[in-house]
Amino acid sequence: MTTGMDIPAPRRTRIQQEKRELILEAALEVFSTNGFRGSTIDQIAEAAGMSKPNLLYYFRRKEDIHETLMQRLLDTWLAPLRELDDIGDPLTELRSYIRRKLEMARDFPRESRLFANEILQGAPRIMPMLEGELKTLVDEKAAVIKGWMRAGKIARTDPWHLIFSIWATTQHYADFDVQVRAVLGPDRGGAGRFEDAARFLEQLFIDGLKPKSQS
Amino acid sequence: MTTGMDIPAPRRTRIQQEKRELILEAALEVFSTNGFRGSTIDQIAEAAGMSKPNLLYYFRRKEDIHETLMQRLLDTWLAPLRELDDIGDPLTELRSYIRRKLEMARDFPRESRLFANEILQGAPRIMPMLEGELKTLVDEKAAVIKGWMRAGKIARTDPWHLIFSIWATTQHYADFDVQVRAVLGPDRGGAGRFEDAARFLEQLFIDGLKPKSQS
DNA sequence: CAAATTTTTGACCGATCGGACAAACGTTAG
DNA sequence: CTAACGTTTGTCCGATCGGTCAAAAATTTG
Repeated sequence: MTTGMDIPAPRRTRIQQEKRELILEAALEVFSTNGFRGSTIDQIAEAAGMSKPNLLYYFRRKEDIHETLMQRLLDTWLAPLRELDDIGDPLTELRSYIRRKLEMARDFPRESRLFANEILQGAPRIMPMLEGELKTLVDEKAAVIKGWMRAGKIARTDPWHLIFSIWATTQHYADFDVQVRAVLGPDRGGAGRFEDAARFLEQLFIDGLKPKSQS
Repeated sequence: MTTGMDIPAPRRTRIQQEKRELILEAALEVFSTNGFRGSTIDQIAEAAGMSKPNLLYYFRRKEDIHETLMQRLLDTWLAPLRELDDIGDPLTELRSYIRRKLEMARDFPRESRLFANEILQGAPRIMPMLEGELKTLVDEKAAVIKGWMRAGKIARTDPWHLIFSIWATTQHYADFDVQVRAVLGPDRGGAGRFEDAARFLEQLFIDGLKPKSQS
């Protein structure tokens, strides 16, 4: 596999920027609902309102679109975890991290599903990033959380699995959205379901993490 | 879309039973890692060790295989939730439900990913089941949980989102397995990761659900 | 044994896949 | 104007897709 970029480093005209953005937007829609193998260039081209050869003028190969989409995604996707730092109250830090992750599931469900699709299929295209950048970041934050536990600020538990559980519960509302809405029904599954989820998750995590001496 | 079954009701020979089972086993492997659209009949046939026309002799269409797989899955998949009943201690009931779901994620990860793939792609083939059978079951169990809350046996919270969070956290270890193992690394990500997860989830949920008077 | 039936396969079909290519089109600079 | 350059598209390619079909092979039945 080559690096496979197209119109080199300096994106020439403003038209190219706009068209590339248009394609990436369309590709996000298609890839996130069909996966990489299940998506076709024709689908993306049609969603972007252009012919297939025209699309291939901006992105030489199908993989290049997916790769560009992934690189952008990962930066913004891990931003909330990066913001988790040692200053401030631990419980407040965790609570706002959960809230930010849930807001991302609400506001960027397609990005969440794109990521979920990639992981589900064995992460063939981002495995090095998982073992490298992601693991490093999580280990670093796990150490921070462990410090909070040693200081008695939060209950002692496994920091890695704590992070997993936050990811799982929040992303669930993006990845399994159709199931959530189907089960909640038209009334409870409306726009307010994210507020309900936020309230529930706060109670679940905070009460579970609060040191026993404080409760 | 027709009902599209093949060799009618009475499965004749034992060979047919065996071959159908062989195909379903192979299809589970392929569908769960590539999704429906991303999987091909050739892939399934090769995984089952037979030619494509031979496979199509037992299942007329690609969709028939997927449909059969789904019907089987859903029965066993919801079994743990069905077992959640009003007899016994509420906290113990919930704890064993979480444990059973986590065991299913450990022992049947392909089934979990098959289901996740279907939901991720908008559940086009099982939407009626979600709005019907699944919603009915969840509403029923939510009522049971609500009863426990009224009786002061567990903390008051949203029963539907509680069920969602159990699904999300347990299935995460099947659906996002490659990410979990990549982040935990070769040491912590070994065979013991499910025991670690079980310990963590028990602490998270039980301590969070325990009535404050008891803690 | 032979006849009937079930199982398996090679060859093939039209549709669609990712992608290539040259020609046409639009725009801008001189 | 014309030449140069960036953009768009119709057409085509080999590979693969889901699925068909007739015939061969294996098995069961009498």
